[in-house]
Amino acid sequence: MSFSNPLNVFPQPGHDHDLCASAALKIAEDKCRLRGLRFTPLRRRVLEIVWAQHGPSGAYDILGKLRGDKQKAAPPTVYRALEFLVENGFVHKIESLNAFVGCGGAEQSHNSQFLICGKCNQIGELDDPEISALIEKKAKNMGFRVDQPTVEIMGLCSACKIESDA
Amino acid sequence: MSFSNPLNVFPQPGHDHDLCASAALKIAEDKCRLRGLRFTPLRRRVLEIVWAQHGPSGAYDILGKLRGDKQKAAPPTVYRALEFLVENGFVHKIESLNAFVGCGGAEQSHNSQFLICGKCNQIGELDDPEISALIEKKAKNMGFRVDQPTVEIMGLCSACKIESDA
DNA sequence: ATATTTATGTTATAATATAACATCTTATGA
DNA sequence: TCATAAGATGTTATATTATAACATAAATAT
Repeated sequence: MSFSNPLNVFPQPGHDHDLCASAALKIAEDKCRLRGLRFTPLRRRVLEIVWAQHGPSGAYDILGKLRGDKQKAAPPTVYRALEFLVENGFVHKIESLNAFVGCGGAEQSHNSQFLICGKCNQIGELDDPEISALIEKKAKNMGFRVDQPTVEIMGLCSACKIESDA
Repeated sequence: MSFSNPLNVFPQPGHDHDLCASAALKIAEDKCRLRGLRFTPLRRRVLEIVWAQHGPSGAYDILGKLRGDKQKAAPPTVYRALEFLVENGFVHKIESLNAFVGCGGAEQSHNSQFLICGKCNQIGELDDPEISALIEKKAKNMGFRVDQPTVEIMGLCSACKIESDA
């Protein structure tokens, strides 16, 4: 159940982030085994880097970190790993930021709406089926068949709102 | 009223496109005069180029066309004109395509959801307040204040669906 | 008329992403 | 088990998208 997963909501300040990351890694590992996909050290490492924060990681940030490991790396190294991770639902691309974020639910296919806080730079996932359904319905009214809705909501998260009022 | 504006829906094959473009130009001109903004020849020309199609225009496509006019142009020329046009609601940026499209309603601020046909490459605008309201509500439930929702829906438009069934 | 603001020109470069081909590793079947 | 094929990664080069910084020109305001 995805709602029982704490990764699926807006990350709260002071939450145990190591838990988010290790849970996401474990999920990816299990799903890859289950699906016969190769969760190579490189792919694992890129996922780890992405999960080092709840914010967006640019491909070249990730590249920098890989090089910090003294791994050899060039842009295609990163983009190919990201391609694998996105295809398999472990990472999402945030189109409006040209950046990547770990997928909280790590489901192959689900309704993803992203809440992007412009202040703390963290990203939460709504994963709300009602929004998806409404979009689907309205598009259908126009005779349009939805393949993939992208919903990215810029704004201010709860913690940052409180902080900016103080 | 925006619904009375034919530009606001998915462009139908065979519609009078010159009308879309000239209407959009006229609206922009009027609004600029009204608001005391300078609708310079460059800005007008960029808007014209964007409105030459209902599909996305990349900044460098636009640049190419400006140069075709034998106008002097470099990337900042285009990006600055686009910045003006986007700020004032005459053009939208499609984040998932890194490209730009004319705004059908040309309202300063409205609810924009884009329908992007992956086959004919055309883009329609839903401009549906119910979608906006639902997103707003769901975000609010998470304590999140929405500043700017981005909704870009990839899929297949009605005309292309029919064609692909045939 | 002059000062100020706004817009555009110009050069350079940053940031994001992919093509194409070489090499290495892992899985598979003979 | 070895050959082969498929898949993953390395490597070089380059394409695409976007902005910084400063110079000049045009419009507006004083």
